[in-house]
Amino acid sequence: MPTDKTAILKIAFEKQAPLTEEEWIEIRSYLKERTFKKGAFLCRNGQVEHYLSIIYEGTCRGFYNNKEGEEISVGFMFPNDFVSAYYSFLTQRPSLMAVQAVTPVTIISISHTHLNRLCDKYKSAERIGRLNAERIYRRKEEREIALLTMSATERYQDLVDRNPQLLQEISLKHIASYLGIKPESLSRIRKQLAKQ
Amino acid sequence: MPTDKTAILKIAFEKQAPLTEEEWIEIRSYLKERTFKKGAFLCRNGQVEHYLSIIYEGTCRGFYNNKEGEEISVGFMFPNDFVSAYYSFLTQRPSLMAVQAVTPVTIISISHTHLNRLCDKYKSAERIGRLNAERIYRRKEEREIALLTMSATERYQDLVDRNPQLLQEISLKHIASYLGIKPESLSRIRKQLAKQ
DNA sequence: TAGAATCCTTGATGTAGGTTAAGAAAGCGC
DNA sequence: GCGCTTTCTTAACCTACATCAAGGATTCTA
Repeated sequence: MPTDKTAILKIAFEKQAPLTEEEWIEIRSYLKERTFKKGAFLCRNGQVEHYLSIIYEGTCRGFYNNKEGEEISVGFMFPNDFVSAYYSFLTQRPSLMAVQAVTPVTIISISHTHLNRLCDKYKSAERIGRLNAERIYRRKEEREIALLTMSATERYQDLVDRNPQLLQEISLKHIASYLGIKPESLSRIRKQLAKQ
Repeated sequence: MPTDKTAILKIAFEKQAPLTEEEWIEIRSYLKERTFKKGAFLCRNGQVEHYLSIIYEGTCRGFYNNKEGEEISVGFMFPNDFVSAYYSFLTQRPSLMAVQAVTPVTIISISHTHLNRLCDKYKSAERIGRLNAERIYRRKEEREIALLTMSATERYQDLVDRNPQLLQEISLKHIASYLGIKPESLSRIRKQLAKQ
């Protein structure tokens, strides 16, 4: 095997619980490398998300459509981040969220069926699943606080500070919707910040 | 035993994974009934949350303090709901969130130590923990969408529709902070809605 | 590389919700 | 029950962000 891309998943999993050699061999047998062109959908609105994946290379964006049909971004995912229409993955019901490749993307995926099989068989898989759910819950809670207590300007600065690669890869339009404002407003905010 | 209040926890857990008699007996041995007077704190800002609890009777409120020292409510919990400063409970670091009894409250609690012991011992406990984390994650995601796409008026109506008991028990001041607006604004919104 | 589409910016104006202030109503302690 | 505090409401004014409109910069795509 030339380069073993699955290693990033092993590393990510083992941050949460150690894996035996046996477990890892079984997990690895389920993993699938998938690639997407820029603009392609990992999961569309209305589809059931079958995979939990980790990004080997590229950038993804998750978004919802509001009643007016506008896209509301809710997250940007970079290499070594997990990516999935997680709500749909958990419930196995059609997804309200879409996930799109912002650049050409390579991911390592495991299917819901295989992951459930692992959870039934190994306690460590169950634990990884629990810790992972807890981790993304905490992130959502931080986001809730940010939306309730920070101004759009503060949220923008915070987002850029945490994700240096963001401005290179994500359009301002998508960043604006993530911040909960319109592109025109983000433009004005950036102008204000540049002055100082 | 007069009335077995722990039954509500068994019911809540078994919604997520069946428990053997052996498991339930061990779980029950760890459970603790706790009562709080109106206004008392289940967990204060700065304390580590040691318990995951279920409400037997009464109503609780979770809130943060923003930089200005104002209380920002992030959730209201009623009988049969789980209650915890969950982020702190998961991380065992000091909590940024406080949890307060809005009425006199009786809860059934299990400590972090005991719950971890159960998770080490029983796969079903690990599974309940995973499904529980996934459940509260989904709720936060719904809230994120509401904050990003709905007006304060819509969020208010939605909140009241989902929680009929809310207006009887929670002050408008706290509801306003949950909606992300000031009490004066909520007052205006309610006046508008009453007209129609 | 031209043409089309999309994205970004800027300006004028509109609006939801914030701020300040003050009085009315409700809850609470003695 | 009678003050005292907190909550709720209303009104006048203010601000952050939205909307609408248009021009310029990028980027697709043929």
